[in-house]
Amino acid sequence: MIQSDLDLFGPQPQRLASHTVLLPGFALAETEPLLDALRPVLRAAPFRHMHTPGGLRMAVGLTNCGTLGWVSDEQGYRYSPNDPLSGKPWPALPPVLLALAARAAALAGFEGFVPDACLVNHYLPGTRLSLHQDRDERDFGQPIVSVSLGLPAVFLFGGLQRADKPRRIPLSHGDVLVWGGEDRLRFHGVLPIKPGVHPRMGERRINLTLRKAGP
DNA sequence: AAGTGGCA
DNA sequence: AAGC
Repeated sequence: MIQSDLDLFGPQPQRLASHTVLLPGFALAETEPLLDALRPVLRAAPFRHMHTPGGLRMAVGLTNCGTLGWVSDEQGYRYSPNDPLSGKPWPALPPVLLALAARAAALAGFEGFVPDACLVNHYLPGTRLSLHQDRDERDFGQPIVSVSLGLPAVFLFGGLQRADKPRRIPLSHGDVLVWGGEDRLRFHGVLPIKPGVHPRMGERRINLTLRKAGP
């Protein structure tokens, strides 16, 4: 045989840590419905650059959909039901995205995941996201589901202390990463995006991060 | 050249 | 400090 017979079944889930699973290409068959669903979201709530509580501009453009959206300003990090740009509620979480997240979470061992927030991050070549924890959600028992679209990225997946040496996880268009349980508060980030052009997405990466933020 | 540490 |  030329390669492993396993290749006939497509890329297999990879367990990166006890409660962390990479599902290579899991969203590939649904990228078009996802992008169709994203278009009206971005019309209603365009990407914008938020600022850290210290007043520094974040390199990623971001927006949200769902009943809650992650925001950052001089007041700090928090979830808000309204888009500070429009004053209106964030656009609804598209059902196709909710369903995808629930299936991915279940595959990773998190049954009954019903996200109420999706942070949408926009990366141009050179954009990075420094090491941080997702800790603004109410229930750390709920996992995080991350969907990668467009240009590839190197995801940094660290430990519970900032100084823990992060692993480098290559992420491609259509990959889905799920982490929760004892991995829920691991520091993570994204290295600067390498210049390039994705055949479908152009010179950008979009990351959809689904969470259960509220009660 | 990363990886850390330290910082409002 | 999800930045420098």
